[in-house]
Amino acid sequence: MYFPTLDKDQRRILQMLRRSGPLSRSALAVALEISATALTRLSRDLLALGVIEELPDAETHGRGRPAVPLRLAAGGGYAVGATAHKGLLDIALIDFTGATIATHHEATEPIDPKAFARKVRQLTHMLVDRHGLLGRRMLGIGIAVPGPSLSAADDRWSVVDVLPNWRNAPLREIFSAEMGWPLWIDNDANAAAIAEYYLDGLMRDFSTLVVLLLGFGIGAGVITDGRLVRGQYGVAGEIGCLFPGHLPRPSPLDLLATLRADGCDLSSLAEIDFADAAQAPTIARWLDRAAQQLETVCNTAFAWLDPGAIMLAGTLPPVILQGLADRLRSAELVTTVCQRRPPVQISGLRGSPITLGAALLPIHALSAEM
Amino acid sequence: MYFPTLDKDQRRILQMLRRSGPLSRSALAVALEISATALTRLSRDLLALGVIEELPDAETHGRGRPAVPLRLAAGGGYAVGATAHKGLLDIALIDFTGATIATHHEATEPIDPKAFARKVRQLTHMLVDRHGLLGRRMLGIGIAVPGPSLSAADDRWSVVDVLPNWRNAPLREIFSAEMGWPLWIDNDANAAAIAEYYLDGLMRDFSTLVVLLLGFGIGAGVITDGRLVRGQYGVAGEIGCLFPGHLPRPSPLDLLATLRADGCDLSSLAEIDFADAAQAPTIARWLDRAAQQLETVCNTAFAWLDPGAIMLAGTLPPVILQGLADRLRSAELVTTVCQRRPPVQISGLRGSPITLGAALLPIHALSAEM
DNA sequence: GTTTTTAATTATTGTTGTGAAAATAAATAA
DNA sequence: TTATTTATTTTCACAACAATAATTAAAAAC
Repeated sequence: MYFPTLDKDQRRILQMLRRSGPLSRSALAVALEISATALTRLSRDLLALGVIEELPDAETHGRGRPAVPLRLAAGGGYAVGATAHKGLLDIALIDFTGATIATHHEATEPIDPKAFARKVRQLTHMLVDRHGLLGRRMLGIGIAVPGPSLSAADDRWSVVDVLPNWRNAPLREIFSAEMGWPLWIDNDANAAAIAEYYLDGLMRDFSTLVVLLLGFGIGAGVITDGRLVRGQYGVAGEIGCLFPGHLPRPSPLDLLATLRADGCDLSSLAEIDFADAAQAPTIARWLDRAAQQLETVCNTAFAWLDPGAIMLAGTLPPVILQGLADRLRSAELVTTVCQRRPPVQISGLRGSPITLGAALLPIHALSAEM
Repeated sequence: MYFPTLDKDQRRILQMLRRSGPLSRSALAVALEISATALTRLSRDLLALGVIEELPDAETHGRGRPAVPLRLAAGGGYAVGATAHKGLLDIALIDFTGATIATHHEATEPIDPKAFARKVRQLTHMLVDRHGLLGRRMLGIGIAVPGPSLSAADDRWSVVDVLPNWRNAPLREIFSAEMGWPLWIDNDANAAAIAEYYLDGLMRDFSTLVVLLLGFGIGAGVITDGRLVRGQYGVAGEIGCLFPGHLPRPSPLDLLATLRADGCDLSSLAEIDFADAAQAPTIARWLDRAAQQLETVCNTAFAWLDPGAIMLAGTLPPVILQGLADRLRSAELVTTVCQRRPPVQISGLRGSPITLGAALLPIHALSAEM
């Protein structure tokens, strides 16, 4: 099931449909400044590939032949995303439009890359089978790795060391050997940025975007002009290095630890409850401190990158993220530029932005303008 | 004298020659993965346009027909750059290779954009005449503006208010009306970044770059993957907002003020002398403070952008910039990422990077990959 | 001198993509 | 019904382009 490389105009059509929703051929021709002739030809090819489809129930709009809107076709293919956390394996199946077909979480022993790859392959087969995707086009698999890359080429990674034998391993080689599919590997924060961009509606309004990922550590993904910013050596967005090593960082684990230190007997993040009078004061205090720690991050993201949005994402409960965002928005952060201030928002995604973003990596690579 | 839009491969050839210096057709064909046939055609067109030329004195390298290296042709055209500072008008003429043909500085009354444009036009005519460029191809003019743009389109700018009637004026319209040439307008720090990239050899080694411009205020220009980063609303790199408004910023004026406050009777930056025992302690103290203020800027640039180089540029004497760079390099800045630390260097350009960068704007637009 | 080697160019041929204009399709308006 | 309008497709002539192979150029090796 070979997927041909799409040319520039085909990619422009796909990104336009992703951004703007269904559009007729003539509307696309006008918007992209392509002749109607060319658009007929390009869309014929994309229809034949199955990546777009005609919208059946198009209402007419005055006289003249009614336009037939085109849209991305869910049947254009599916992609798989996977993440290795400490003790947890997370996998997602999405279709060509980016919609989630299935997700699966599984507790695992700490495993090495090869065992991880084998597990992901098995789970993929299981999910593909269960959802009747056999014979449909597999676009590829994206793996989100916690930690920065060690080189501009994405073959070796400085993975946080809770994962055994991951650091500095030739991940591309190992994963490729175990799974025959087209493969993309990227940093977890970059994956989250892709997910926010594609799935949280940010692509419609913005071309520049920062995603702060509060996870085991703290990382960021940056998109400017629709492209991921990787930097000279692939470590752009590694903002963990801005936090002094000896102080606690604003992370889910830190919140949990803070609550426990204050005598709240919680076993997991799921039990965090702002409405619980026993927890509320501690949470509020933690939020104040965490927001203060994040102020510099938001300020500098704003100053350096001028993002259309700074998204807070991570495994913290939405209430907590919202509390952070509120504090960051209302703080007198910086001397403003043109009356603007850091546009902090929280992720509206359901599901892990990391894993969904990983699954989007193949789709991004195949259909985004290069 | 019409300059045609160059296609992708022609631009790739030009950028390759800019980066690597003279290369034969066959070397170019190999490096760019273009067939020798195609390269003959492309180079024929570029030769006919006059933007490249054959190197006459090519020494041979073993047997076989000797290769004829191609290089950028100085005669490919000239471009003009201009900057308006407070009380000073700065203009530069460069050729297609980026080499400086002439520069001119002139003290002026504070002038409005229209008077500025008229003056620039007159000076350009004068310099063109003086250097025998009449009839040569004028590629366009770049204007570097101190201050961020007010919109993603580059028509209105939030110019620092020492320039009368500049802020929020439709600069593109005004300049275009006065000068018929193709026109580019950009922020002064962005222009400086372009100059460092093209003229200071950074293009050879890096694709990602940060330039800190210590001028009247403090600004930064960012290049990632060979492209200027402008941000969602055109204010990326406006790092002035990271400095509290009530404290002095590390700028030439501040150094001068500090020296005067310590009893050194200097009238201009040119009189600053590190070797002067009366000044040295004050300068050292200022350097310590300024470096400390810049630490955060360097840290965050490093964390967010992972630049191949962080260049210090501005009107401060090289010794002073070097003192800053040394301090910034030796400071325990951050938790390192992969044993790397902010790669601070000082500009090696002779001449104002702002004005040279402004002049490079037309060349960048015409010959960089888009 | 002749051969060999590498560089560059020129036919030659086939592919690809393009826009203009004409043709067709499907609706509304008269 | 027929005319009109808008959307889409087809036809067709043409330009751009690339790859192969053949050709020419200029040097060193023999």
